[in-house]
Amino acid sequence: MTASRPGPNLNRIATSLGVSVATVSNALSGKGRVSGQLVERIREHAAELGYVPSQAGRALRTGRSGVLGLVLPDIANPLFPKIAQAIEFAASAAGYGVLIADSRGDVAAQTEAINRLVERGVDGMVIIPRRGTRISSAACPVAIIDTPSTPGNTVSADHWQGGLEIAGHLAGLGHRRILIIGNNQESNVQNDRAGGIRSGMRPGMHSETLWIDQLEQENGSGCPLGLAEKVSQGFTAFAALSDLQALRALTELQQAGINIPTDVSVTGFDDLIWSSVVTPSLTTVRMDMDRIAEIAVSALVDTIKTSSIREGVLVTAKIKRVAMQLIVRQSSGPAKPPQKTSEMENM
Amino acid sequence: MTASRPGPNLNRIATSLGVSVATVSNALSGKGRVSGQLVERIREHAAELGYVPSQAGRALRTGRSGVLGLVLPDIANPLFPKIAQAIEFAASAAGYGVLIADSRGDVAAQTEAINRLVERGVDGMVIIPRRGTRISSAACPVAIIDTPSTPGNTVSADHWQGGLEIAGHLAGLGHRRILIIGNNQESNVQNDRAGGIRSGMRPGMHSETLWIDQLEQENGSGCPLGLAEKVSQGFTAFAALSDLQALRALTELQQAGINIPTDVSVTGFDDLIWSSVVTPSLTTVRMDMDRIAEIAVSALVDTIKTSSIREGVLVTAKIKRVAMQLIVRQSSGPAKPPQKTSEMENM
DNA sequence: CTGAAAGCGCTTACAG
DNA sequence: CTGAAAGCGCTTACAG
Repeated sequence: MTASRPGPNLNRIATSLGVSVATVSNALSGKGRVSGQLVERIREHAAELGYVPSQAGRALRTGRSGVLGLVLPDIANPLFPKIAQAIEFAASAAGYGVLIADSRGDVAAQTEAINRLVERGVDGMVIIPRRGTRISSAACPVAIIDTPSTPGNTVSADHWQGGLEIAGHLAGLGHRRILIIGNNQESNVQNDRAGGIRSGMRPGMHSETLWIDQLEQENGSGCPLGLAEKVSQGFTAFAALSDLQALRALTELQQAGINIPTDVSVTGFDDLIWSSVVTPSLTTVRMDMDRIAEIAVSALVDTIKTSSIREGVLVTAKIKRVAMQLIVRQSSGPAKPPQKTSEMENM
Repeated sequence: MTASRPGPNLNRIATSLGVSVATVSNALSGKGRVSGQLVERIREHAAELGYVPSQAGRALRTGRSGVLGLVLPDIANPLFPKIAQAIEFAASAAGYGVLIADSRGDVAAQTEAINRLVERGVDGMVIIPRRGTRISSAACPVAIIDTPSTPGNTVSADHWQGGLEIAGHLAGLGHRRILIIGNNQESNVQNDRAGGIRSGMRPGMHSETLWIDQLEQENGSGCPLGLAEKVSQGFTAFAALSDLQALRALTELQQAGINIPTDVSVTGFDDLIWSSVVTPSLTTVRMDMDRIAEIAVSALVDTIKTSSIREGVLVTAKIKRVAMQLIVRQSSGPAKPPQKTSEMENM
């Protein structure tokens, strides 16, 4: 015997109404030409019976599962909730479910995660690649969200422009010496953000970049960043490339007795939950994940619906970069403009 | 015509090898009695062709999709990554995929999210209920992760015991006046944590509870918590019921010039990413989400495999509470033991 | 406007 | 040990 589902199926509705399954199917989907009256009767009866169409049956017949995969470099990444929520929302609006797959750990796990999704029959997937990874293709359409400078990127926040926003903000407050704080030198996203900051600086401004990954390799993980010393060197603004690093900087500075924002400013990236909760709250730059997700998903869905045969293509979207929005929460300039330091530097 | 998938199917393998599909199926699944030789040949050929079984075909035939649903109260919750990762890992190990559904916003959305998963044909689901919600049943087996005091809870961290750990830790350091900081008075989880702290206090200790939701209702969201005043009232320990609130407390205290951990201690709950990143890092209590997920998923899978007909039952597990583990990162007692205050209090 | 029929890919009870 | 056949629930091209 074959296993049967609990609920009613098309056949039950059909026989109970004395019509054919084809007609019921057509009536419910609104595709075939069925008389308005019958449509009405069928829909009513289906609702009454609590009919839930079988995805399996539909998938087998149409060759499409109605499910998208979401591959993340590391689910534990604090940015993940926003991304997942946005993708789920966009997919759901387009009538798709979202299957998650974490590429926990290494690059091999990413490939494995992708394969797992293919085995589950996803119609396409959204991949946020691991750092340094380059997705060539899978067995289905793929949308990539990373950064505009990543080859093959489908859509993403314009991280470079986000950096420009930060630089502009700090410049406007009168800061001249900026310490950029990143935690991964390999990250395309972080490099774009840093590049944006650097190129957005006005004449006379100076920046230095502190890569935490490098520092920790030398001094052990969790080591102090030595920011108090940087303050004494005349840095008045600390521009972290992610809110998490901003938080690290903020608390280290506070602990050293340096007042924020009176003495120095701290900015972040991403507008994560805690940015607004800490004292003082963080100036940061927000990506419009809903927009990004919407673009990625609709590009994906377009490809899925268009291509008759499921192929492994990298999907492209018309809009590839979505502007980041500056959220100003700290707005003090440097307390004692580091004039002397600057002058010395110019000598 | 019916749509066909890109890859090879059982039929192709069968004809290409001159055997029947039944034999191929049996060989690949290892179920029927097929000669070792043939099994070998068939598996080899299948691998060569890059055969990927059709979930749709299998699901239609067996009545099981091999997919579990995960319903979250709010994906944007910072705890979500850990949960999702753990569930995905456990499900994946058990051979299941995970479909996510966010019950964004209100309670109605939760019901809708559940229905959406049912429509997608999940075999069962893990629900982390919204505060104050009570899941009665869905159209499939359901495992609930909340807190042991929630009726119907399948498995969860032992939040009460976590509170005991915190109280014991603070008592050991010599703290006598503890301010418990929560952000949601309705939350079962937070109430259990607070209850644990209170009941774990030694004689002579005193606690007060600050509910941020209540405070913000009066003074507007994002208002200061007035912790400096609490310090002057003799409180030396601030036990937040979540790491986010701990972070809020930590930075507010630092901003007020109060040194942590020299002057006062701050503890959290959950060991979220930032607990170890801030200065000073937070003492907190960690749930073993991997263990919890493993228990929830295996209870769910057991029910799915046992019940021949898919019913809407709340799944139960043998182990309902998983111990929380104290992570000590701050270990100073109160600088000036609030002796006088205590004495006054006893008068 | 409605229905009969084929077939998507799989598994399983049964016959040989 | 192997194969023929049925059937899970659906959709679609075709016939009426």
